[in-house]
Amino acid sequence: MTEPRKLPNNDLPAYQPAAGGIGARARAQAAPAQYLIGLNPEQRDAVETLDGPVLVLAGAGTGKTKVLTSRIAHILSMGRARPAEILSVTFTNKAAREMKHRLGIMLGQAVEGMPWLGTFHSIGGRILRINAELVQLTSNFTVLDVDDQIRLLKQLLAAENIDDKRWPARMLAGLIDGWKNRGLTPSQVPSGEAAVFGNGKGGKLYAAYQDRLKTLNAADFGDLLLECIRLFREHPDVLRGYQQRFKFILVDEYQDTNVAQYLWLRLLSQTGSAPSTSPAGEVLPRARGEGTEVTSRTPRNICCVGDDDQSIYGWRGAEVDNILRFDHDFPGAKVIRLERNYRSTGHILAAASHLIAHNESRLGKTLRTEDVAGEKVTVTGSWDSEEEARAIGEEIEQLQRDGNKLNDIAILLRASFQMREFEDRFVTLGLPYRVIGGPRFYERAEIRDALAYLRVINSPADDLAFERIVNVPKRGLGDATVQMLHDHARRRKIPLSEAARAIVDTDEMKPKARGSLRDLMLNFERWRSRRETIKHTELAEVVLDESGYTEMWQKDKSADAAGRLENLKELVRSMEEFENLQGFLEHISLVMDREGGADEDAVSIMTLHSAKGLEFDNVFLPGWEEGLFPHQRALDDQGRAGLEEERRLAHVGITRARKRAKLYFATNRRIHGTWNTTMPSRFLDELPADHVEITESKGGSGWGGASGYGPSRFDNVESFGSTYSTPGWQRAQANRRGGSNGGQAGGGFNDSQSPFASARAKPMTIEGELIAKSTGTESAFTLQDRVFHQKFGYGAVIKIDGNKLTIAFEKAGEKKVVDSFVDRV
DNA sequence: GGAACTGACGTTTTT
DNA sequence: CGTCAGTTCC
Repeated sequence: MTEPRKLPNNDLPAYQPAAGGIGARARAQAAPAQYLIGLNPEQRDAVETLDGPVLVLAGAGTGKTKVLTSRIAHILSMGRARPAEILSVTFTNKAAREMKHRLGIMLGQAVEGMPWLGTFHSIGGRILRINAELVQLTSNFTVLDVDDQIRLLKQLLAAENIDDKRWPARMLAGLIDGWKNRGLTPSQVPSGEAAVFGNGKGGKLYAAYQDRLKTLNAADFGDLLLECIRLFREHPDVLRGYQQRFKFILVDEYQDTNVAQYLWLRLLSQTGSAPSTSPAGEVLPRARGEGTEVTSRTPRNICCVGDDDQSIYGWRGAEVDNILRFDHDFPGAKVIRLERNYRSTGHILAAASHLIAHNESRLGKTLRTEDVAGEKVTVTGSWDSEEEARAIGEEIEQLQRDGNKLNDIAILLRASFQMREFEDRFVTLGLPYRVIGGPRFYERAEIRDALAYLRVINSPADDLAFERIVNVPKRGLGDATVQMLHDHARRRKIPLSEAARAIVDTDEMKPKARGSLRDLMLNFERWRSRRETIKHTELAEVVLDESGYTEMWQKDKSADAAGRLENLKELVRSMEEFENLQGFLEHISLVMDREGGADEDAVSIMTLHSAKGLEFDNVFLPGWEEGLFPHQRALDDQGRAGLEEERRLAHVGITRARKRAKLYFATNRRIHGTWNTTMPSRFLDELPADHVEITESKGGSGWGGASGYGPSRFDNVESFGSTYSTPGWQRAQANRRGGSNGGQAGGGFNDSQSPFASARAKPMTIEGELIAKSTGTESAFTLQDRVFHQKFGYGAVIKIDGNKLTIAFEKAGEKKVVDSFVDRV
């Protein structure tokens, strides 16, 4: 590690920006620009050190975002780069928005010209769209959400005859996600790991999944980075273009980057010749691999900002190591520590610091504040979670009476199931609240249905979308029909909608189903053609109307139907801000989170994870119990590392508070509907007594008098190892058993022979080409061939029109069928 | 082909 | 306790 800058450990030699900043101005060599005024020396150093790699270790509340935005302002005003030459990545959409907002204030209007400010995923997606053809996609590719992903995997499992019960699709999804987070393509997954799923078929399924994605012209979240990396590695010229474009790279929340993100950044931040990828077969160096090849090249002007004490996404593949190892990856890196906290009062900061000091693997920072000591952190015990909610409700009402805004109050939870209790309570109290990060707007069924229609219009190869709406609203196209489409589509290797178009012209289906399928396909054609002539919002309305989708909900008498119609309107409204359908669809899956009723004064309820980066005057932290916080599963799966991450999460929670941090634990909590007795969290024991006040629950009617439970309880919790028998929370660990796998069971899908899977036939690229292929291919039949059909029996081919055959059947008479449904005999 | 019922199973955090 | 998948019945 680079030697930390020597700083007096006590208070700063007060850099006083106040008093008009005149003094500061005089001290600087040149008149400092507006954006430099008000920065402390370390912050200013971080802003002004433009050349070479910089790591800013920014503790909670030390002005991280301020540094990032000021740095961008500085780069621009020094004329070192144009807005489009700065790559600035954040972790969440919220953070990206915040930066745009603050930049806007700092610079005036000019922010719109920062095209490369966004999340890892949105920028990765953007790069992929530009270069889609190089990774076997087209620029209108679909980004699949988790739901689509699972459905697709289920289909693959079924095709391999793998029991979905024993090997759940979501488990495979988790594995694949993990591999992608680590930057591993199917051929790079260690065979031992690939074998743990489905009796050794895990790797094969991953490869098949990637193949299917290409056919569907789709990418999942992981692909937005992984495919980008592949693009860079396979096309050095493209990479070089981006390397030259991005004169400056800024990274927010660097402690939460995973291996894929790290590789992505590393590729972009190198100068010099093409990356030293050895040709085919090379395995990406693992993040902590020895002798990384970076050292030989000059790193660019990259500035990463992060806080190892706030790394809370390890479960999702984040590597704290990335930040711990920064100066090894980027030789000559300058490390700047921001340790002055501008957010919290003394007691709060002391409590948080003391707690996090229990972690062993950290770089170590000492946060200081010049703020008043303020109120002590409180710890309150309750009998059960209901009383906990009651107590918090009352305290909030009290705060409100004292003149606090509800907007300045937040409840931060470990797990989202804790929300219900508070919602229930607040509803009865009539206390306005707002749930942040709950179920997303676009995850609602009606929204996804509507989107599916638009997706099919935009990308006809999107089978998942097609399947979703082919019978919504009900139009008599049930499982049998879908199965038939699938059969045909697979045999011809064409999308479902294409198969549908072909089958409609034949006698394969019953007249009724055939009619409605034909109508549907005609509708799609019409919508697609109108796309050029009418506005995309109007198109959406037309589609919802003509498809009968709106009508379906209008007829629905259930209570939430009205809300769903409202949501659909909202969806159309939200399309306004996008230029066209394509632009809208690109963003919907990545950016759209519901910002419910923004301006109202309301208490915020959210998980600790989604609270990162936010701050509130008053923060309530319920549920500090063993098993919940720290979460049992983090302990079971990750051991000490898991515990430390939980502790960081606790640290994040406390440091969200400006004036008041209030912790709670309940002795009894309902988990699945059954009550469990719990022990207070060990984290409570780790708080410094001097800064904490232990109170009793004032939670209403007669509870918590001169009690036996509550405060004294958590004083003598034995720490590590002695947790009780740990009931519940049992792990579903299915992969223990599994007999001999009888060799490679050959399946319908192609396994990739070459390590770099693209040796197989390139999938069709654009719609036109695709259609041409399916209809232009010579039929495998010739006139007079004797054939057999499942439904119509034996017959002879009497006419051939592409893949459509007219056959004289012995029993059924003359019929039109698609060739894939008959076998030559 | 579709609706309604039943049983089983699993529930941390998110781009 | 909730969703989901599978079954049964129309």
